[in-house]
Formats: sequence, C-alpha cells, structure tokens
Amino acid sequence: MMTTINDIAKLAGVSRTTVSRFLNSNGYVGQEARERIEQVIEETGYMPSQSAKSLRTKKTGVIGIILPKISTETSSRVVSGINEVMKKKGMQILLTDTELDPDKEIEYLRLLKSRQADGIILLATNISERLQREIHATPVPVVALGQDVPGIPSLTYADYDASSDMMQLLIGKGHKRIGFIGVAQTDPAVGGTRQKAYKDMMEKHGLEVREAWMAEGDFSIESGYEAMKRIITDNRTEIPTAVFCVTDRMATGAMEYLKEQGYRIPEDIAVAGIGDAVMSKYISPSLTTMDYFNEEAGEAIAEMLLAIMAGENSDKKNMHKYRLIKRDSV
Amino acid sequence: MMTTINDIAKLAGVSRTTVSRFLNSNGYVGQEARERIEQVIEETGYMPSQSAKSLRTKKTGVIGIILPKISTETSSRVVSGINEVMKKKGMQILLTDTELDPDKEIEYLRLLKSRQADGIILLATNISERLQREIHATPVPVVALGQDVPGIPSLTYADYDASSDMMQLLIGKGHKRIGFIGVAQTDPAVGGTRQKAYKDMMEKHGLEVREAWMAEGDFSIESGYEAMKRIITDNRTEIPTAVFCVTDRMATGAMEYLKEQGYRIPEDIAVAGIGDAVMSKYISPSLTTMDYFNEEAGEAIAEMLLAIMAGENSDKKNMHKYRLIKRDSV
DNA sequence: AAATGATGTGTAATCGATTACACATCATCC
DNA sequence: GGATGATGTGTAATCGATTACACATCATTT
Repeated sequence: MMTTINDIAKLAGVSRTTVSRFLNSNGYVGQEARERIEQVIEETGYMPSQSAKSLRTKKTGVIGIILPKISTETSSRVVSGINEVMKKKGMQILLTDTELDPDKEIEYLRLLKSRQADGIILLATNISERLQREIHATPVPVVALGQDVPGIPSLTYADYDASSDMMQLLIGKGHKRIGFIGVAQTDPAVGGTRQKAYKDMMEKHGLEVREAWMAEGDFSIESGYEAMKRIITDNRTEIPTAVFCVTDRMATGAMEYLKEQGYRIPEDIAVAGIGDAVMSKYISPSLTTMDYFNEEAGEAIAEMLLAIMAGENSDKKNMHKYRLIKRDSV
Repeated sequence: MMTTINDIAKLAGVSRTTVSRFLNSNGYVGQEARERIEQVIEETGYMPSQSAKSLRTKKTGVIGIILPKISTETSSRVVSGINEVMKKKGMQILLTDTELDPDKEIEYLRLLKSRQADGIILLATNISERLQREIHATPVPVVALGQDVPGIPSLTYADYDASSDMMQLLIGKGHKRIGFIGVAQTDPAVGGTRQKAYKDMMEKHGLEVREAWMAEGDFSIESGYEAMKRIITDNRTEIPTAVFCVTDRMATGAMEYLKEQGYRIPEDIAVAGIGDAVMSKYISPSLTTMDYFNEEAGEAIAEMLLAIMAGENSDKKNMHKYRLIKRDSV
C-alpha cells in the first residue's frame, strides 16, 4: 500500500536508519547512499508516516484551536493570523468549535490532549473552575486569547480601555442619556468588562445609569435589532441619544431598527460598536467602532505559544492594542 | 508522563488487551475487570494515544480541508458546515490555506497525505494537470467543492444557471447595456463559468457585449471599486445601466464608487452580486444577490466524503441549489 | 606506526496502541 | 457425561518511524 521507510531502505539498498538520517538530516549519510535514497523517494513519492513519527517523538506538529464559533468574522481573522505564523514553522491547525457551549471547551481540551496537539490556543467564553482544572491537567501548553484565564498565559483585548475610550467619545459629543447593548455576564470579557467600563464611565461623569436603557443580546444582528427595539419601546418619553453596542453585529441590528423607525443616525441617536466588522464600513451611516486587530492578535498569541513550547517560561498576561475608528454613526 | 494503556492495565490488574477491548467495546470484558478499568481510567484521566492508534489502524479521524483563503465568509461558512457533520462522526478538521497559490494546493495535498488524513476536501481555485495527477496519487478519497475537478467526485455551485438567472432578472427589467465585473479566468468556476453565462445571455437576447463594459477584479472590495471606476471612466458617453458582479464583495466596492460619484442605485445603475455576504443585506441599497447556501454545501460535501470513505463507489458530480435574493439594488 | 577523530552505516529496542490466536471456564443440550 | 458454544482473558506480533550503541573505514596527527 503506502510505501514505508522500510521499502525505501530496501529499494535504495541501505538500512532504514540511514534513510531516517537522510530524512531528518542528522548524522552522516554518504554521497552515494544519499543519491540513491533521494532517487527512490522521488520515484515512489514516499512521505513519512506522521503517526509513526509522532508515536516516537511525541511531537505531532499540530496545534489545536478551540473556538466559540467557527463562522464568525472574529474567529476567521484570528485563525488566519494563527495560521500565518504556524505554517512558517510547519505546523498544522486542528480546529474545534464549541458552539458557545462551556462543556465542549472541556471536552475538546481532552480531545486535543488525546490527539497530542503540541499546543493549544483557547478562545474561551468562560473561565469556570472546571475549565481551569482541565487546563491544569493538560500536559501541553495552553494559552488563551481574548479572555484572561487564571493560571495560564493569555493575550486579551483591552476591553476596559477600549470601551472607556468609546464612552469618552460619546460623552465628549455631549451625550447624557447613553444606552447600552451587551451580552450575558457569563462571558467575562465581552459581557462583563465592557459593561463595567460603560457603567464606570457613566458614573464618573455623573450620568445616570438607567436599567431601561440597557439591553442584552446574543451577538447576533437580530438580537441587536430586538435589543434596540426594547430600549426604544420601554422609554417612550426619554430615549437615549446614543447607544453603545458591544459588538458591530448587534450595532448593525440596532441601526436597522432605528432606521426603520425613522430615527436619524447620528442626529437623533448615535450608535457605536466594537470589532470593526467589514460591514461596519459599508453600512449607512458607516459605523464608529473599535478595531481590535484580530489577525495580529492571532499572530501574537501564536508567537506566545511557540515561545512557550520552545521552553520559554512565560506567564505573561499581555494586552493587545486597539484603535478607535471614527465614522459617521456618532 | 502521560499514562498509557500499559499503566491502566497494570493498575487494574489485567492485560492491556482487556483494556483495549474495554476501550473499543469489542470482545468480551467481565464485569469485575470492567469496573476496575473504568475506575482506574477515571482516576488517571487516561486518554488513548491517537498516534499509536492511528499507526495500527491507519485511521486518524482527521479530515483535511484545503482552502483558498481562511478568512473569507465563504470559507468560514463552508468549514462550519463541514464541521457540523464531521463532529457527529467524531472527526476532526485539519485546515490548510493556499492563499490562492496553486502550488500550495499540491503541497498541502502531499502534507495531508503524510498526516494520513482519512479524507480530503478541496476547495480548488484551478484544475491544473499537476493537481489532478497529485490527486490521483493520493491514497485517500479526495472530493472537491465549488470546482469541477475531472476524475473526482465534486459538488459545484450552479454557477451557469445562477448567473443566467441573474442576467435574466436584469434583462427582464429592461436593461440593455449591462456591465460585468469578474475575476481571472484561471478560476474556472468564478472566472470562467459566470462570465460565460453573462456573455451567453447577452447574446441570446441580442445585446451587445462591449469589452469596455467588462472589468476584472481580484475578489476584494477595493478591486470592485476600481473595476467600477474603470468602467465608468472608460465609457464617458454610454455607461451601462446595470452591472453584474461575480461576488458580493466586488459588488459592494462597485456600489461605493457609484455612490461616491452621485449615481443613484438602482435608478441610474443597477448592481447585482453573488454569494449573499451578510453585508449585502445591510448596505444601502441592499444588494440583490444569489444565496449559494455555503454552509449546506459544506454539509453536503462532507456527507459525500463520508459516503465514499464508507466504501460507496461514488463518482458523483452534484450541483448545489441556489436562490435568488431580490433586494433594492436592482 | 599507533593513536585519534571524523565519517558512514547497521542492529535492535522503543513508542502505545490493536488484534489474531490460544487457552480457560462455565452453562446448556442431548 | 461428553460435546458445544458462549464468555473472559492473556501472549505476542505488528504498525512505521527514531535513536542509542556498536562497528568499520579512512585521514590526520604525533
């Protein structure tokens, strides 16, 4: 069937040890042997079995990625960045998708362990005790992106600062009644930190944080639409003059509702998002948002993982840069 | 270090054969042995080594995907669909990204072969001789999505019909001067077929196919913008009254340019795209486009691959359904 | 000329699983 | 009560690579 190192050895008239040395370019291999092996490999199209190799070396050349959802813009940018640096090291990427289910984060951690991934990048949505225990029981390096998971190196987005800056922009424009569309608190970064920054900034500037101006969505465009609808219909008299949405998708949904109802953006109500989805530049009005440089973040976390795999004793907690993109919705 | 099947056997006081039988639930395992093994596994958190398993069984439980570009909406939808069906079978996905480089398609085919993927899904951008030869030399099933690669089963989008339908819509609205923004012919499906449908339909309805009304982009939004610009500036007197773009991204770019120049869409110029990018619904005016059901296509190609892996002698060439989405840009 | 080190190659153990085969034991059937 | 088949377990070969170790040859050094 598949040609093996033994076949190559036989055909080239050498021992498989020599073939192995040739393949891995370690140890000495004579000119003659080298040429014969080269030729036989060429003829047969031989490729070493990774399974056999991994069994011996304990290295698979694969790094696992645990994503909350495969088909989101953020995920694909991050994966692209990770891939960018990993492929240079000849490493492949094994993808898993938790579909936002915390149990699956644990399940996939186990799975990647059994597949002996050389390292794991976790885009967590929670930081439960169980998850932390499971990570601890993982013999290969695990790093987290976007969420500060205690005990492991991570690269997080500067959610607090970015959200504060966005609020600052809104407040600087004179807005007093600012609404908020967030997500569930179980997600510490997106649900927790961004909301905390919102509240802190409101209080810091002596502005009222009114429950009725806050609504929760689930990352989807539709949920942004519904959240906005709730805010408007629950506040007949005093509706907000600006709304801070924690994602661009929800901001897009919110804008849809507002436009439908005849509100002018930003004259009647300003809208801000986070994430710089491609779309945000092309909707009308274009959306003021935060660029989180997801692809670069992917590259950075990959570099971190690589460094740790190379033995660097890293316990780093890094924060990634961000950039405010002012457009027409504010 | 890692606990192995031997450790489990020793701790449970049985042979590793029995443990293996327990793990794979084949052969008989007595009640007592079963319980002891169960307990030891629980205690140790043991997970069988996939490398060792694969070495023996020749099955890795991994299927490889070769993508032209990881971070596109199409790719991530397709991958999501593939993942959807693969995970039910306990299969993992190994991603590779050719960055639109035909040589890499071959390189990754080799790589996936050496990693002994159980099957390969190829989202090809070309169908060169070399590629076909390499596929032929691959001992595991290879299927193609989106491109009809001779000699292997494939699921293609109904590019000709979909494009014809779109042209029909445009022509039905009374347009006579219809422009076209395409991509390089090296991509048979997107570059070739869609353009052919455009030309055929023009001719069929006795409409002039003017070179100056056709421009080529590279899938990017910016290239759509530039292509539109070229069409407008090269046709001072007789500009098209409609433009058919082969992707939504390029259509978006084209619309940007038109809006910038003060053209009204669709009154002055109608624009149509293909792909139903999320964005297309939210830009102004919303874009008339074709839904290719990428996620379902991903599921379908995964099912095809699975069937072939299960021994079904499939040589099928399927075509995926599509749906015209009429919105406001036409 | 003997010692030394570089060069080149092979033998055999090993990684952690699966599985064909052999061998017990025990209940059931005629 | 011996044949039969189901149940339960172990021995050992095997998958395809890597690598420690041994050994041979040859050139160079002293």
